[in-house]
Formats: sequence, C-alpha cells, structure tokens
Amino acid sequence: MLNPPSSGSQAPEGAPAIADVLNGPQADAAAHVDGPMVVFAGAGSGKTRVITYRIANLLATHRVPPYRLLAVTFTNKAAGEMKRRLENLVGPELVRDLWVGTFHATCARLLRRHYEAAGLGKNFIVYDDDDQRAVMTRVYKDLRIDDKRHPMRQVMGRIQREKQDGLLAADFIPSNPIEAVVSRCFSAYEERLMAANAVDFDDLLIRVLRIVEDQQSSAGAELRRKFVHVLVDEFQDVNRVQYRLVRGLSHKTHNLFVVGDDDQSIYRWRGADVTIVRNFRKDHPDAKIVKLEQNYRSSANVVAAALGVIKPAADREPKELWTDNVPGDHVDVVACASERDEAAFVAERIRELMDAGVSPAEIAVFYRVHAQSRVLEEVLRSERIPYQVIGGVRFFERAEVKDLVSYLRVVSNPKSDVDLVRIINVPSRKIGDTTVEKLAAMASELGVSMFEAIEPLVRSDRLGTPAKKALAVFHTLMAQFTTIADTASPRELAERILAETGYVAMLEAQGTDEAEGRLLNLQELVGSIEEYEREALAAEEVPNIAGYLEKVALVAVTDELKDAPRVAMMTVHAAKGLEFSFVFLTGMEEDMFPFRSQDPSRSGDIEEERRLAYVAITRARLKLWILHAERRMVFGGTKYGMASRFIADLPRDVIAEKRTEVLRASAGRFIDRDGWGASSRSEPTRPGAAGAQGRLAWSHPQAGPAGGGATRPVTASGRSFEPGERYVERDDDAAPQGFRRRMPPDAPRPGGMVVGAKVEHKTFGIGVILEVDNAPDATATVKFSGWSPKRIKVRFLEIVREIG
DNA sequence: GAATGGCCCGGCTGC
DNA sequence: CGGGCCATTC
Repeated sequence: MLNPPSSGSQAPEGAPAIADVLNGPQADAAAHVDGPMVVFAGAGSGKTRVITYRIANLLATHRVPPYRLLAVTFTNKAAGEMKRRLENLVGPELVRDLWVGTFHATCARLLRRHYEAAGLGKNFIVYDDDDQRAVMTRVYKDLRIDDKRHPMRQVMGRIQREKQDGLLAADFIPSNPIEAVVSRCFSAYEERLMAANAVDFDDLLIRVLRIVEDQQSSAGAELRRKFVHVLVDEFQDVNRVQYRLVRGLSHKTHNLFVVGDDDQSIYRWRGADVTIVRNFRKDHPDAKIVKLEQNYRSSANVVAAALGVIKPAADREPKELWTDNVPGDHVDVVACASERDEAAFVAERIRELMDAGVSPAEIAVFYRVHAQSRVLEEVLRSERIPYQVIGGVRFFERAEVKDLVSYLRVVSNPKSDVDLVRIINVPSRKIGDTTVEKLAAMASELGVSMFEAIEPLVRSDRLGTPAKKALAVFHTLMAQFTTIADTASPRELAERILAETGYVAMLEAQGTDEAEGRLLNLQELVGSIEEYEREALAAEEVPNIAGYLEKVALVAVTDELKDAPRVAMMTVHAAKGLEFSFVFLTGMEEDMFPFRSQDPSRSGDIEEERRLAYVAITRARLKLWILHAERRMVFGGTKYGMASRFIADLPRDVIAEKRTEVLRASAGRFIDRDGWGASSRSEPTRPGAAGAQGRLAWSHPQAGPAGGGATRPVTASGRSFEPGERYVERDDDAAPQGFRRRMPPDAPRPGGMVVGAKVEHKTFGIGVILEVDNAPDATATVKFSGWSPKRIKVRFLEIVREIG
C-alpha cells in the first residue's frame, strides 16, 4: 500500500495503491522489499512503472530515507523522468534527496565526496573520448610509438577492455611484445590523467569500486553501508565493474533489485556482459525472481514480429512475451530501390501521418549506423518535415563548444594539459606548434603541468621574444579568468571568455554561415550553463564550473531528445528504452543490419544484432515499417544488398510486403500486374522464394533516379487516415529567435536572389536557391551539387542565371 | 606561423 | 564519401 508520509503533505491526495495500478507480477515486483531480486521484464511490460512504484513504496510505506536509496538508470533522461513520476507519487520533498542517476553520474557524485580516497584533487574533470585520444597522442609522441605498427585504436581498445574488468595499469601483466607496448601506453596514459587531475569514464567507476571494495578505508566502510536499497534498471547491459559496484554498495542489506531483459542486451562491445543477469540467481540463491511477460505497449502484430525475430536466439532466459492488445495493422516490409527511394517513402508516410493529425513527436526513424541519417535528413528537410537527429555529431563534440568547455576546464583545473593545448592558440595568438612542443618539454622536465611551465619557459632562453610575449599575454589572460571565476557565476565567466579571448570576434570576422552556426552553438552553450545555474540553485547548491563541467561530460545521446513536435531520428542503440507510435526501421539489409564490419578481426556478433533488431521492433506501439533497399551508397561505392535475414524471421501472417513505385518501375514492369497507378496495397514479393534463409536475391538493380516511392495511405491500428488538409510545417531549425534579423515580408529582395535562381559560391560552386529571406543582409538556403542544402548570406553568392 | 590543397585511409554502435 | 593529416606556399 502506498500511504502518504505522516510528516509533510507531499503525497497527492489518493495516491493509488500498488495493487490498483500494477498488475499481478508487476505488483509483486514493486511490493516485495527484502533481499536480492531480479525482474526479467519483457519489452513493453511496464518495468519503469514497477521501479517507480517500488521506490514510491519504499519511501512512503517503508519509510526508507530517500538519501539511502540509490536507483541507477541507463540515461540521464530516464533518471529525470523517473524523478518526475516520483514527484507526482510522493512529492518533491522526498524525491530531492534520492540518488537517481546513471552509473557514471552516480560515481562522479560519490567521487566528489571521496576524491581524496581516490587520490584525486577536488576539481577533477572527466575526459571524454576525444580527450582520451588527445592524451594518448601525447603518450605516443613521448614514447615514440609508431601508430602504424601499433594502431592507437587497438591499443586504446585493449586498455579499455582491461578497465572494464576493473584493472588498472599496475594490474596489467604483458605476455608478449605487443602487450608490452600496451602496458607502457597504459601506464603513461594513467600517469598523464593523474597529473591532469582527470579521470576517464571507466576510471569514474573503477575509482569508486576500489574505494567500495577497500576493507581498510573508512570511505569504503561508509559507502558500503550508505544505501539501504539499490535498484538497477537495464541490468542486462551492466559490465563486470558496474555489477561489482552495485553489489558492494548493497553489501550491508543485500537489497539489490535489478530489472532487465536479456533479449535486449545490446552493448556487449562496450563491455556489457549479458551473463550477469542470466546468472544472477546463481550469485544470489536467495533471490526472488519475477517475470513480466505481458506487453502493454505494442499492437499484437508488432509483438508477433518481435517474437519471430528473437525466437531463434540462443541462450535466452526462458520467457514468453504475450499481449492482450488488438492485432493492429500489418507490419509493412517495404522493398526500396535505393536509400533515396527509402527516404522518400519514409517522408511520404510521415507526411500522410502528419496530415492525418499525428504529431511528429510520435514518429521515429531508426537506422543501424549514423551514416544512414544523411540522406534521410536531406529528404525530410526538403519535404519540410520537422525532425531532430539524436546523436551523430553531438553538440558537445563540436569544435567551438569543446573550445569554450576547454577554457572553462583550464580555469577550473589548470593542470589539464589537453585542454590547454586545445585553446592555447584559439583564436590565433601566435603560439605555434614549436612553442607548444617546447612548453610540453619544459613541463615534463620540471614535472609540472604545461600551464605551470609557462612562466619558467618565458624566463628561460629557449624562446624568441615574440613567442615569449605571446605566451605571457596568454598567461595573463588566463590568470584574469581565474580571478573572475572566484566571484562571477559560470555564465558570466563563459561570456567574458568568449568576449575577451576574441573568440566571438574571430567568428564574426569570418562571416560565413558556418561561423554563424558556431556562434549559435556558443549561445546555446551559454544557455545551457544558465540552465545549470538555475537547476543548481533549485537544488540549493552553489553553481560552480566544476559542477557544470561534470554535467557536460556525462550527457548521453538520448538525453538530447527533446519533447518537441519533431520526428526523431536515431540509431537503434539510442532507441533503447524509448517508444513511439510509428516507427520506421530502415536499412534492413544483410551486412547493414546485421552489420558486418570490413575488419574481420572485429567480426560482428550475430546474436547481438538479433537482439538489436528485437529492440528496434519493440519500440513501436501502433505501426511499424521495415525497409530495405536494393542498392545503397556505402562509402562512395554502390552496394547491392539482400534483405536482412531478420526479415525472413518475421511471421508471414503479420507482415505485408510492399515495393515502392520506383522499384516497381525499374525492376518489374510485368510484376506490376495491377498496372501503373493502380496502387495495389501490397505487392507480394515472397523473399522466401530464394534459398532456405528466405532471402530475396536481387536481380535488376538499374532503377531510375530517386523520386517518391508511393503506396497507398497506411492505416494504423484500425484507424484509417482520411486525406487531411495539407499544411506545411516549418523546420525552424536550431536558430533561436533574435539571431535571425527578419524583415517585414514586403521588404525588397536583393537583386536576383530568388528561389530557383542559379548562384555561385567560391567554396561550394554552383547551386540553386531553395529559400531566401528578406532581410537586407539576407540568408539563402542553397543546394550545391554534392552538398546538403546550406544556409549562406546572399552577399557571398553571385548570380549565375536569373529566373526570367 | 597560418592557410590551403591534395592525398590517404578508415569504414558501427557510445558512457 | 568524408575526415584527418601532411606538405607546400604565402
């Protein structure tokens, strides 16, 4: 039962009892409180609900103090959502002190308290992949290691694998010459990170784990008894370090509650070990086991399709997913001519859905790899369908964003050499590579950071006067920022850095649309700092740079998903844990999905690909399209692909096979018995005809130019969509208001710069104007051959041919 | 020391 | 195809 707590009146009136809200096994999982417990939660079986209610139950009924309760989620977004739901159940007071977060965020937070036990300085920073690579590049230089003989990718991969097992450099015993090199890099890398007062993602976990498992340290004892209950979501994707960690943290009470679905384990390449969840009961003989097997999310046809794909998987925890939901519409399996045809088909269906009143936020497009997003983006953009791409070139990986972040990091933690090197000459201040190398040499001679080495180097006789001067100027500048940081808010500091380093001026001087985009990104970054300040104040904390930087380092791709009315485009990996009413699963071809790496040493794991397909399918609530293309441009060349083996695993009776018109026009004049324009709803193509695997062997891949594939308007889940009034939804892009100086619509257009005009740009060549605004310093969207449409100031364009 | 162009090589998933 | 690195040139 869920009773409001006696003190305070946080719980809303009539908070429902668990039994009223959750169904049988869900209620079991939420209400049973003592000892270890594993919940095998099938896709769409309501596990988030179970965890939320369980926490609410622990807080409200069992009076567990919120600060003694740890819930680990897979993304920050999931953590935020869980908190929001809990606030509605038990009130914000209790939720504020809960520990809810990802493994990395939780460890970072714990490490902030116990940094000394980990041998770190107070303002340690978290290095991301880029930073790690930068450090390793230095290590390679120092140790004179040949990247050709020992590719950095491999060496770093090896180090990472060691760390995912909880091992650090000192634990690594090389057993051959190659491993000896790895070992040297490992040690040097670790030393550099320690010297920079930095940790990488794996360190965050390992450092905390080492404290937790240290029987001698008082910090360890504190952590081992800190939490009364530990809950872990998406447990199928934990690695061994994470498992040891939650075991250690729940050591005192053994109240370890984990929820997962071994069928959805898709991060093995990142160290996840699905056997951990499968063996949970062996490790914990007293564990209670609950299985949630009823799917509440998807139409019966979608569930059947998902089961068809996952059934052949080896080594599953036995379970039977089922549903009470209506069959709904068929799963459409659509054969396309090319990736453009595929994108056009997707765009058309989305258009129809939107015309029928479906919010774009209810629609998602999935792909196996980011590279597939480009064509989809181009087509959606030209169709004016609002979309957002999750992941890909991520916001915090953009050069200008990283630059500002690096400035902040150097101010917060001057020991961070990779950040110093990044910004020491951006904007250009005449400090070249040679000077930087001398600085690095000086630093290692003196055994100090590069920042600390600036003064001695300036006083030495190793530099010419101009270089000395430039360095001194830089040093003074940074010292100023450090002073400012003592009193100013993070946002003020960021703004002053942008202004006083000349960074903004540099971009403004460039005047290109690219530079303008960068300015917008910086604005957005400043905005995110502001947001952080608000959040910190709301949580009664003092906002500081270190706090902001930590947040920045730990954002997950899925955290970027905004609740905006836009179609979401993402990889299947990023889709985990999400759900959408309408889902397009693109690129279902052999070698694409299942993905096959060119590099045979990284041979893919078919089992994991299968689970990945299962995850993708189970995201759909009402309607699913599975698309595959005959030919696809891959890294410059055209690849002819067969339909994925997973398509052959779909039960025949739940799918409808279709082909786009482009494909029919190219390959099957006589296949199309209905004649052109007859618009048959489904065109059976029986992939089963070819071979035991039932794959369609493609025959005539000489389709015409890309265009709109078309089949009939779809019906979803019994609903039929009447052709609605067409409307155009503006893709208002990322540009916040105020940055685009819009003029009244009747303002004069710059001469000849109208839609359709042919123009020339000195970098992009000849292009056609797709769109132009009316400002005096107008911006046009131009399609240049070989480029996606670009926004460019018309003053950089020259008219080649006017529209008559 | 900076800017530009050409060449080569990699080629997924991401905290 | 595209990014990153290197060499050449100003």
